[in-house]
Amino acid sequence: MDSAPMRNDLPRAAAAGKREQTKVLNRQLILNAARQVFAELGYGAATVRDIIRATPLASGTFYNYFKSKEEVYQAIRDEVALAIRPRLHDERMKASTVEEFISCTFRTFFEYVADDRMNFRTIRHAADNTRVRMDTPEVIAGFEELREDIERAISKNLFPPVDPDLLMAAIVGVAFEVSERMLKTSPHDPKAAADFATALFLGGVRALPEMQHHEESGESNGELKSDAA
Amino acid sequence: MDSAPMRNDLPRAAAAGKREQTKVLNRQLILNAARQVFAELGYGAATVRDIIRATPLASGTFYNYFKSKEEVYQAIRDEVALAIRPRLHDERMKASTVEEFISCTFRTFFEYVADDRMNFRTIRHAADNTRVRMDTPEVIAGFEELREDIERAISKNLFPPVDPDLLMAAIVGVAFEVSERMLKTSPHDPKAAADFATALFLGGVRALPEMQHHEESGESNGELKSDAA
Amino acid sequence: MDSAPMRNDLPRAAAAGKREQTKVLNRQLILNAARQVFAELGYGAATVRDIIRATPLASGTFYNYFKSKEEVYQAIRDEVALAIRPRLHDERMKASTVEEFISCTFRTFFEYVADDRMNFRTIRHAADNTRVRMDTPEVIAGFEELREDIERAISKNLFPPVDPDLLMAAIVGVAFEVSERMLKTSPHDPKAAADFATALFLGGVRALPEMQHHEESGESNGELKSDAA
Amino acid sequence: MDSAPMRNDLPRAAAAGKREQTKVLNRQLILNAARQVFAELGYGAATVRDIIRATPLASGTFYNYFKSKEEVYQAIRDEVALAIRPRLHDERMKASTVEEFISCTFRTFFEYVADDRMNFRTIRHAADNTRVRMDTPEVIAGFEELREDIERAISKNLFPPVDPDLLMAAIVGVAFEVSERMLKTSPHDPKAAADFATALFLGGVRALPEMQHHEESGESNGELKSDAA
DNA sequence: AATGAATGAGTTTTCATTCAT
DNA sequence: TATGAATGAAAACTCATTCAT
Repeated sequence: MDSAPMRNDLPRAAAAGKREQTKVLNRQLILNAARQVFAELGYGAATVRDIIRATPLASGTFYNYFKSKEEVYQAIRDEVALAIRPRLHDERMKASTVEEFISCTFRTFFEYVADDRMNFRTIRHAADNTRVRMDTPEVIAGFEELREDIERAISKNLFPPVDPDLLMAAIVGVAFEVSERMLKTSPHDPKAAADFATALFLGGVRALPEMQHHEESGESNGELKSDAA
Repeated sequence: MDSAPMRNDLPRAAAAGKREQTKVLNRQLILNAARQVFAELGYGAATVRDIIRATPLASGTFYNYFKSKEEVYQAIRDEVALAIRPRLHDERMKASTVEEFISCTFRTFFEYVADDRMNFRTIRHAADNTRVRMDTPEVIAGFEELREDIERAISKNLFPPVDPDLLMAAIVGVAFEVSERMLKTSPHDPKAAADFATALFLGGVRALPEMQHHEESGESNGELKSDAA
Repeated sequence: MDSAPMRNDLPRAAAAGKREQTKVLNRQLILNAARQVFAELGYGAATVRDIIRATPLASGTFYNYFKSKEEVYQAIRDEVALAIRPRLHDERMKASTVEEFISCTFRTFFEYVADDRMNFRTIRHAADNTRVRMDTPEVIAGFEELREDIERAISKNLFPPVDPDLLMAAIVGVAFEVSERMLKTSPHDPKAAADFATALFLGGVRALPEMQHHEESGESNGELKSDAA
Repeated sequence: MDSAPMRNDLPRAAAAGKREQTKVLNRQLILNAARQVFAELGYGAATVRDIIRATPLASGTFYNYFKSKEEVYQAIRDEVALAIRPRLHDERMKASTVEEFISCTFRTFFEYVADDRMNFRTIRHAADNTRVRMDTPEVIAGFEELREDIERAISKNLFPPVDPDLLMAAIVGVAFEVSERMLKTSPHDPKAAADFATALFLGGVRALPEMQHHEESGESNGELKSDAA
């Protein structure tokens, strides 16, 4: 009140005003809560109430930020895709051999997943352990980008003229499925995962690295909560 | 119950009591409706009401057959798993080389999927094109079985001593992801899919078969409904 | 902040303190917005939010001027009644014949309505074309005043000893209903309306003026908005 | 229960089954509650909750019968309009003089209103005594019908060639406004009201019947509630 | 068994009002 | 004094489940 009307247009610079800050904070509070809740209950079963409850905010506040569960979800997936897709694409464009193409794809992906587990964690139904993977439009766009990169690589004779669609599918399938295994080991070992997947794609099962001992982490549904908190 | 699913368009052969017949019929009506609804809305978002609505039956009737959405879901799962898991396991037990192990796994899987698309079709949210894959407990049990089979194969020196968990994950990832691509081509070509996946796992990308031209079928979300009906 | 919303089109005339001016302006902004909103949604369905939205002001600002929807409404009412009631009363007090009493009542009323359409415009629900007429306490007080004037006229033998309540009702009914017809013709013709109503009250249907051609104006619900803006 | 499965398709006849009966009853419970609530709070301010509360039914039950407040309201107004419009039209078609046309219109209308007060009772805001009249599409259709009947009467030389729109407006205005006065007297006297209005329209104020003594009923807002109950 | 309306707890959403900036 | 985000009470609506027929 004593700070007067405050002409905040100019001197603002990096200050951002407390209001601004709170808004950003609250938005993140909601997004994080939503990530947790989706992971715990699955997207379909999650309710806006569940998200609000996982937040210190009031119910009405949710609607100041998002119109619906769908909209929160959009926001989450956009964050993820925007972060990882350019990285993957750049790496692949630099590849001059099959080895590089394959290895950088897997390495970059697994490292991202290991860093940002929350966003990739496969959703599981607490009740029945049903596993749900949602590939949002942005993620699917990432698949398309991979396919295009494969086509480009084929035209540069980096790859033999294989079906780019099937190869993309195989890479995606392995990436997601192996990611999940990786997230179950402790500590997460993106390098081992990448080496495994890369070796498989370059030489088949007979070229795979010999068994690495890994411990099953004790992670269970119960722990998801604390993870995300 | 012993009179089986019974396509009831045909003359009632062995004449199970009409009562009996209706019971079986209604059960199947509900299960089919549930499959559709789960596919369209996802398991979490689907409601018992949705399932009933997709049925000519009254709401109360649902509860004569199943206690809840969960129970219908269990029933669906069991049908699928009971059908495919033993086949996969048997085939793999007969394998005496890596080649056989890998190829029979993919071939059997893709053939089943091509036959029984409804149950494997990846769920898509009509609204936002979100892709959802649900791995039910039974399906996950199938994954475990695969891992055990891999371990057995390793101990028989069929495989080198790789990480069975990661190999299982890779096989599963490729199987599901490639299945989906396969379901988009018309006619479905399980052999091509199996050949691709098998070659990849045996020799890596450089061993992959050369490009097969395939046509995108016109399949879209819109058709899911009629598919399943 | 002190540079204000300020309708700065015209030179600021008499230079009331800028502060002062803004206050009056904002008050009018709110009142006008409220008139619109009440007209569009009806009083009961209108919300303070609706009013604020129809304003360039912030929600909190509303409460600097009015405590509630009720209070704005009172203010609107008062404006209207303060404008028209004294005029009607004065005219009628000057009447020395039935003819004068009736004709001045209708003429004054229709002229006011034609001038200040916004406040008399019958409310219509855009959605369902429902017509809503609100007679506010002030308006009803105007009715009472009319009845008293009728009683006074009867006691002065201007009128035969009719039921003043029923006569008042008839005058009011015709005044409002014919007003509305008048507002639908373009240009508004308060004289024709007054002549019609006066003739009816003085001689019945057989004394009515012969048909006047009138054009339906293109006015529709859609235009209410722009009218009031 | 002892009546067994009861093949109710045939022997049903006039029986209608208890279920049927309950449905009709509940529908009426809701409609009556809605009439009360609209009368007490005004249409806009009334909520579905208010209607449900005025009913012995559960909240969900409301939605088995009507989708929204709007829909209940539609049902109410349809009931009214369907009841009164044909009667008015028939009477007017039989009229062979101005006198008959006017008198039957008013008489029929006032009698109906006196009989079915609930549906015509002008809505008042408990809080601020605001009067609200809603002319629904059906009611407006009744206005149009009157205008057409007037046009027909003019072409039959029953009426002089007056503006049918204005005459309709005047009749409607007087009918509604006088109705309301009538409802305030006790006992309701539709004949007096009709005589008054008819005399006014046939001969103007100088032809009006001499004052009838009438008592103001003690009706106040507070009593509306019990009235409608 | 089948039916389908009733139930009421739970979810979604809106809104008046407050209050820190 | 203006702003507009936060609040939480209340309204709107949905749904699994029961139960009379």
